[in-house]
Formats: sequence, C-alpha cells, structure tokens
Amino acid sequence: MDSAIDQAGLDHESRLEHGDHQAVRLWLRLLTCTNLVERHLRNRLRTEFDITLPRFDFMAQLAREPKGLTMGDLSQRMMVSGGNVSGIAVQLEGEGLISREPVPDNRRAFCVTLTRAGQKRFAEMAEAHEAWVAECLGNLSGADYEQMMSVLKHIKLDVSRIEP
Amino acid sequence: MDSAIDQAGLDHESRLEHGDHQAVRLWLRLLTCTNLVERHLRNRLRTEFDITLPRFDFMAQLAREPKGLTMGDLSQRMMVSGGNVSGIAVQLEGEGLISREPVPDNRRAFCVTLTRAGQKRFAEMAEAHEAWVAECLGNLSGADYEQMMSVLKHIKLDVSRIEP
DNA sequence: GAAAAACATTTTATGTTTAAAATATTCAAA
DNA sequence: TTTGAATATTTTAAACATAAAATGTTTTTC
Repeated sequence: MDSAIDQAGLDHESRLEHGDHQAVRLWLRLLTCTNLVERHLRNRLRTEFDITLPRFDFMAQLAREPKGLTMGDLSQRMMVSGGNVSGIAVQLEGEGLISREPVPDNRRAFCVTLTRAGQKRFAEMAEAHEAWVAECLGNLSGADYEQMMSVLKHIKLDVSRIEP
Repeated sequence: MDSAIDQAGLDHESRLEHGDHQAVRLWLRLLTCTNLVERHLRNRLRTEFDITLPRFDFMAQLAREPKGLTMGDLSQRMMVSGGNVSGIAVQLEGEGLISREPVPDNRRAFCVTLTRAGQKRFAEMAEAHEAWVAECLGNLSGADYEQMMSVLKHIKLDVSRIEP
C-alpha cells in the first residue's frame, strides 16, 4: 500500500541541495503537497465509490453543463489528451452514467451528457468529495486562502506566457 | 499536441459551481497550477534531453546521495510503488546511467548509484531544469514565497494527519 | 536451531496517460 | 467543385503506475 510513502518526511523535497534556488524549493513543495492531496482523494473515491479520479472529473465537468459537452470540450477542461477522454467515455457509457448523442449540425462531434443515473450518482459523490477536500485544505485562514489564490493565479499566468 | 489545452481559461477550475466552498476552489486552482508546471517541465525534458520526468526524478534522488540508495529508499522518496522504481532502474541501467551493486551486509538490497556518465548527464539536465522552474515560479516576492512555503507545509501536515 | 515473521526486490496483471497516426467530417478557396 | 486545410474523434504504441503475488534473505522468537 501507501504506508511506506506516508510514514516519513522523505519525499520530493528530499531532492534538495543546499544551494538550490527558492523557485525549486517552492516547486518541489507544491508538487509534494498536490500529489499528497490527489492521492488521498483518489484513494477515497476508489474505496468508497469504486470510481477513479479521472472518471469523477469527467462527470464533474458534465454535472455543471446540463446541455452537454463535446469530447473536445471535455479534453480541454480536464487538461488531458483526447485519447484519454475517449477511453473514459466508453467506460462511463457502458455503465450507463453518460450518454453520447450525435450533434445535429456537426456529424463529427458528440454531445455528451450525464444520464439520470449519472446525475444521481454524481451528486452523492460530489458531496463526499467536497468534505474530503475541506479536510485537506479547509484549515486555512481567510487571508491565507486569498493569498494562495492570488499567488497561484499569478503563477498560472507566468506559465501560460511561456508556451503559447 | 497540448495547444488545445493551453489556449483558454478552461481548465479544472471550470468545474466550479457558485456555492462551492473555498477549499474546493483552492484545491482546483492548486491542481491546475501544478499540472501546468509539471506538463511544461515534462515537455521540455522530453524535447531537449529526451528523458521522462520519472527518470529525471530518479536520477535527481541519486545525484544528492553519492553513496547511493536502495530501491526501497528510492520508492519512498519518489513516492511511487516499488514495482515502478524497479522498471525505471532497469531502463536507466540499460542506458549506463546508473549502476546497481549488491550491499555487502544485506543480500536482499541493492545499492543504486549514478555512473560517471549518469552524473555528467544529470548535471546538464539539472541546470536547465532549475532555469525552467525559475521561469515558472521565480516571479514571486520573497514574502509571497515564504507565505506559500508556510501554507503548503501546513496543508501537508493536515493531510498526513488524516491517513496515517 | 527451526519456524515464523518481516524485509527488499522483482514479476505479473491491469489500467492510465500521452503523443502521434489514422479516420472521418466540415470549411474555404481557386 | 475539387483541392486543401482545419476540426473532432478514435486508435495505437510506449511509458508509467498500482496492487498483489512470488522470490529470496534476514531477523525474531520460542
């Protein structure tokens, strides 16, 4: 299991040399932290709902777009490759949680929506998911929260400026 | 390529509903941001050094432990499973970048070290890598940096308290 | 000192992820 | 209108990831 991983202070940050720059230190801590939370959420989704994080993300995107999304939209919003979305869609369709219908005026595209069953299932999962996230990240002051949001937005901008 | 992903403001955060909690907003922004940087670094390592991020991480761990590490140490520090580390080690050994030698007083364990060639190759990559990270995260004030480090450490503690 | 437990690693099976190639459709000129 | 470019998706191949089983080694315990 993960016990070997969780037990000690040995993680990505252990890669540090004395003279490394601030930026590298921050990056490794950011990576460690995000991986930790992501792994936690992934485990809980698997053990409590028998679903993977990508499938949950897929359904989450659809949940807030009742009109449906195309495969391309989903790929973009989930920030993963098209082939990936394609594979997930086949599985979720097989389980009856989503439906894919042709778009009238564009025979290349599919319109993907949550089925009634998919909506119900997602609602249950979303509630639990939100509580788990709050356990991980909910312990911050309002000021800390605002600061993080602001700095992260700044970083996001910097990165997207590099590779257009 | 990734162009479809990089072009717009549509990403994980687009999953948000109006009433969602602070914690979820912060989590999605954290995830988006980390993925963005990670993808950027992965792409540059691939295009400029023809190496994957996991292999780079593997070598980075060894670079700062000239005495070498066991497979278990590497698994722990990289926060991945043992089987995974095993596969990467076979490849890097095949390329002559690392060596695995038996440990005198424990015939179960291997001592993994960078070869001379591995050290040389890693030094080149590390320099470039540090510059790339600085491009992404180097644009923060000292105060922002300190704040981020502190909040992330706090989150890390919170998460590790949940699942022991 | 033998049996049992713990340890370190590899192997196996399964699944995820990505980039790139393939397929099919739509749009824009010339 | 047919050539070519752009779009939307799926398929493919390779790398990566995990859990669980298998192998061999060390330590504990009785």
